[in-house]
Amino acid sequence: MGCNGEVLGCLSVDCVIFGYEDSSLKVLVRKESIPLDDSIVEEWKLPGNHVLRHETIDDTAARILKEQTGLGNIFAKQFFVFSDPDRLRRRPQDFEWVKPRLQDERVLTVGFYSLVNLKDIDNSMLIEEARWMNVNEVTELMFDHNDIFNAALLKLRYDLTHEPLIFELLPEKFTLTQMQKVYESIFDTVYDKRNYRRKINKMPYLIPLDEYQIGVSHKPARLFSFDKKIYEENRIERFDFHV
Amino acid sequence: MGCNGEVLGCLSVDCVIFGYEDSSLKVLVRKESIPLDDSIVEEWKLPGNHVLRHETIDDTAARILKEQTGLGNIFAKQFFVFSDPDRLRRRPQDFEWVKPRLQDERVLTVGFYSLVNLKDIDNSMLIEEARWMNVNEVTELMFDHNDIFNAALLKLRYDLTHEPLIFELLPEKFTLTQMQKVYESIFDTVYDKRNYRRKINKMPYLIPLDEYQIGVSHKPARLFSFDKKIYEENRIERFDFHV
DNA sequence: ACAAAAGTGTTTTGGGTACACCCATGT
DNA sequence: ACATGGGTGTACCCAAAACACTTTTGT
Repeated sequence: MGCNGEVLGCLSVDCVIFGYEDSSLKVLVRKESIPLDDSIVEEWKLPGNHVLRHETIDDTAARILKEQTGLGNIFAKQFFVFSDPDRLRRRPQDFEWVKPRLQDERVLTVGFYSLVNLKDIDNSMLIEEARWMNVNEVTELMFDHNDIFNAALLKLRYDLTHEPLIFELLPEKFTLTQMQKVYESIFDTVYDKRNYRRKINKMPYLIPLDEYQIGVSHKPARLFSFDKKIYEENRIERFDFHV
Repeated sequence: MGCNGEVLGCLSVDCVIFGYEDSSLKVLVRKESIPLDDSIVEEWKLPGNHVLRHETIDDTAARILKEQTGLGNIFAKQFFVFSDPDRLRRRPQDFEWVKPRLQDERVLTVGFYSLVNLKDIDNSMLIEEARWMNVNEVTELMFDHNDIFNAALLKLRYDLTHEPLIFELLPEKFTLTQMQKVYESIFDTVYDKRNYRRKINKMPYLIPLDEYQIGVSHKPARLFSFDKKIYEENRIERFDFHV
């Protein structure tokens, strides 16, 4: 316990785990039972944990992801440090609940966001208390977790427009329509199919495969894969902040 | 001392303070005298400090900036958490020097970068040990500070292409040529004057003033200012990660 | 008068956008 | 045969890029 224990008492990692399935983006939250007055209420929070003395924060995030989803090797990226000294005290009952679990009453947290394709994951590996909430229907969360979630969603949208993160939400092999639908649902918009395809067909790192969908009751679509190496080689930065 | 003191022993902020002047980008480093064997060597590091119990990390960064440059109200932005458990032990002599100053041997640090226009600042306010180093001539720094500096420079270039941070490096009122030269020196390139001006003249938040340079031995240039409010109102995000 | 930087227009090329029909498959 | 999504081309407009001369000031 204390500063020289195995756990760093003043630093945690909270994970905003985004999952995509059936044209909608979801976020993993978990339930806690909180005593309030004489009853017990169920509250939701983001999965998180303290940083251990001998690990990097990426290790911490990987540990949380493994615990919550059973999956290793998931994309995760730190995006912001939340350091409001009163972040655990937004509501008194939250702080009362968490206080006995803390080594230090001041805890800063590093926000990570993480991307998984829900078709890939076996939901039986999810822990009991976890639930996928639609990002448009996120309820009140404990502490400052609504701030963390909102910042993660903004950052995800920002990053998706500048980096090829979308492939973390798609299966290994995907159709162009599947890809288009991910953008459309996350940005809440629609794109013209022909223009969309013309644009992405210019991306040399999108590899058309000699494989097609099977078992669909319409013309089967060609499958594509993403070649990260080709992307890295062709990457350029451009001077263009917006008019 | 320890976990419940006024200082959070396991968390610090390090600042990469960029300064611009005379077409070159500089970074503020400070000197420490380190005993090595029987002599004393001078080593350079980034300015940094621990986070206090009752402040946000932005407060910490502002405190460091005030100490080092004498200036308040400087732009500063967190960009990454450096969490390698051995980050202070890259060289044994660095760790020996810093160890007596630490409350905890494990220190994670939040990297901030900061932007100042060197024409604005009174260098007499700089502390004795500080020096502006040209970003192309940064020498070996203590700990993982070269990693922090390199990450900051990459992030600065990235952010400059997507956000109007350039105005933090310019005086309140500036000419279009001054603005162009900041880009050219940071990105190490040149732009065509007419195309550059056509492009930025389309930015509604760049306000032409009825003021001109004085005392220059050539046609005096018109001065412009940046209107942040107009920028915020016109901001859009675009779907365009690169081909 | 000269030196120094300010300021300005045209042409060509490529990308963005709007828009409608035929194709391959399962039932 | 029909329902379902897959897949394709053209015309217009605007943005990017290449490129050279005149203007205004101080000395």
